[in-house]
Amino acid sequence: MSTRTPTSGVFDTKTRPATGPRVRNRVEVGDDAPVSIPDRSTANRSALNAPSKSGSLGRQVARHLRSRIMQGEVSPGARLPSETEIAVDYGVSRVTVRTAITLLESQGLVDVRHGSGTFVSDFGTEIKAGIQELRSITETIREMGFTPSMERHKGETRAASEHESKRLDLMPGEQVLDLQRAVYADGEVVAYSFDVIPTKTLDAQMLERMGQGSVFEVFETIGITPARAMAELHAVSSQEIAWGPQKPEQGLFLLLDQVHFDKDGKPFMYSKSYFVEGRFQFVILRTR
Amino acid sequence: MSTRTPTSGVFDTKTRPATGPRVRNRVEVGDDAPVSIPDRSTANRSALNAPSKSGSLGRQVARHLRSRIMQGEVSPGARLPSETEIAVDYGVSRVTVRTAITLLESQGLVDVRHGSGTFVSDFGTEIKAGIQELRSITETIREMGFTPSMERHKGETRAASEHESKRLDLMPGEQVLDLQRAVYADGEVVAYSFDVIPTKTLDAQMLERMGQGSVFEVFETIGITPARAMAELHAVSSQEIAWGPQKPEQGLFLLLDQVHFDKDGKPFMYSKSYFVEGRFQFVILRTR
DNA sequence: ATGACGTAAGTCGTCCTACAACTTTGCCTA
DNA sequence: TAGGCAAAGTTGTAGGACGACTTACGTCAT
Repeated sequence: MSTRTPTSGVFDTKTRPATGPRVRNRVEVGDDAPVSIPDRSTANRSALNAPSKSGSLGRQVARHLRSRIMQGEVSPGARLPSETEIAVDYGVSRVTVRTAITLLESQGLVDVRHGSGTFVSDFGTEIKAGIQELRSITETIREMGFTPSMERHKGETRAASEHESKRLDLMPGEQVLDLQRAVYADGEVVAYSFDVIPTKTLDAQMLERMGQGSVFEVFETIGITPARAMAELHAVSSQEIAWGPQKPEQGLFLLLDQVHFDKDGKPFMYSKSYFVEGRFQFVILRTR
Repeated sequence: MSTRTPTSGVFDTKTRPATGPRVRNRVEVGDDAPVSIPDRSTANRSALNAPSKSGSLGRQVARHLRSRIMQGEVSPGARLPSETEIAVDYGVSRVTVRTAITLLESQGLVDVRHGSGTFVSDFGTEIKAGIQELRSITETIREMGFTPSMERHKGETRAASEHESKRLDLMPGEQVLDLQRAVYADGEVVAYSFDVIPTKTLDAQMLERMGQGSVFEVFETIGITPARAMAELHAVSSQEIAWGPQKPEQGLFLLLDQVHFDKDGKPFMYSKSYFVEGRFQFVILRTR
């Protein structure tokens, strides 16, 4: 109950009750009086010109709202401005705002109540590391507040195995880059990553850069945008996976076995990520 | 490529190209001719009167479309009818259809392409057992084509532990039903389920029924509808979990540790489900 | 004073209409 | 034959309107 405070952050500029009518019998002076608010009616519209300019307008608005919520502009349980207000704020139609909010709702981030308003889900902000969102491991680590780093253990080109060819839709014997790396968060190993990438469309320079930073970033530069990943989850106990001085003793891992697809539905990477049990928290929000 | 056949099933009654203009110079006889199709313009509208009558209209349409897709009325890669056609078909506005389709898209089930149409995702139908959907284990097993069954190993009421009270938002020392069961698919054990349920709002008869079939079904009868679940994933290796003659030798499990909430955000069950590694496939569709 | 009730305002849900942006087909032209 | 162009179909966005639901608040009888 006490967490249901409706006001919070930049969203609620008017400090009024969560819902219900504005006070009518009161003189039009007070909260709603013109207090010379810096013209915020265009503030967020212009913010959309940021790098988030891809996809439909509805998606852009969704992304922007999402980041604002994640940054804590509205606390969990608090109400968002009405759809009409948001629409005016962003300079878009209410239809667009509704598609944006529908998206956020399907992600479990907000909670829409007919007649009452849209509220930030109580655990909406907790699921930053949710699996169902397609992000690179390093990116996720960074968002969790740690400093990611990687150590390349192996990086060579070889012929794809039968299993890999099937997953990546390759011709038999095609060349792939076999990348084996350890992933660290604040210097502590959290995962062992095994990536298999077809070399067909890549030059030597790309291959080199793959080994250093985020593989996803390199793909972005050549116009390949990850759109979907089909993943399987497994529990694995083995001593054959890890290496190095921080090799975990019990050899227990959570395996994320996945194929990545671009927006055209073409697979461009097959990866097995072994997360050291206990070092990386996987949270899933399940909805109906 | 060959799977991109645009026609399929009941959806495409007209057998026309995936998009583009109707043939204009051809005589109005042939595919589009009146072949006395049983008035299907109202068929699906009436279908919405089924038990799926909860939630907004958009959600109802989404549910119905979803089940049609799952049942294979449209093959993966095939195009759905246009939003206008669906709207007429169901007797709703195009706006409602759009919210429905937005939902399906966010679930990764369909793929909307501006100017071209809405297509069934290539793996949309594969993820029946996706984690992010909130379903009981038995229900999921049934949908996968197996026959589920359960064997109760333990079912007693006791005081909640500190950990459980915190998760379930209980007063210290409150009574809970401790349910330990083995879950079978076609007679083979696939999981060991540990459920903890506050007994405050339940009578003895309910408690008894909990032990038999699906716990969720019992909850439904008393008006508690599961709306969300917050889950953690872990890999576990232990000999202390399983029991019975089918106890798996290596003791390797995928643990789904979750708290279930009803639509008001109140927790009503805390459960740990240990899935025997290799017996139950978890598939996740990750999207941006 | 107090409780029940009605009312009004705010909010989301749905509908309608119209047009813009995009994609594909198929025809026309060079 | 190759290329481009136009048309039709499809999804995306806009604006206005009204229905359904929720909530605060004032009113009225007790």
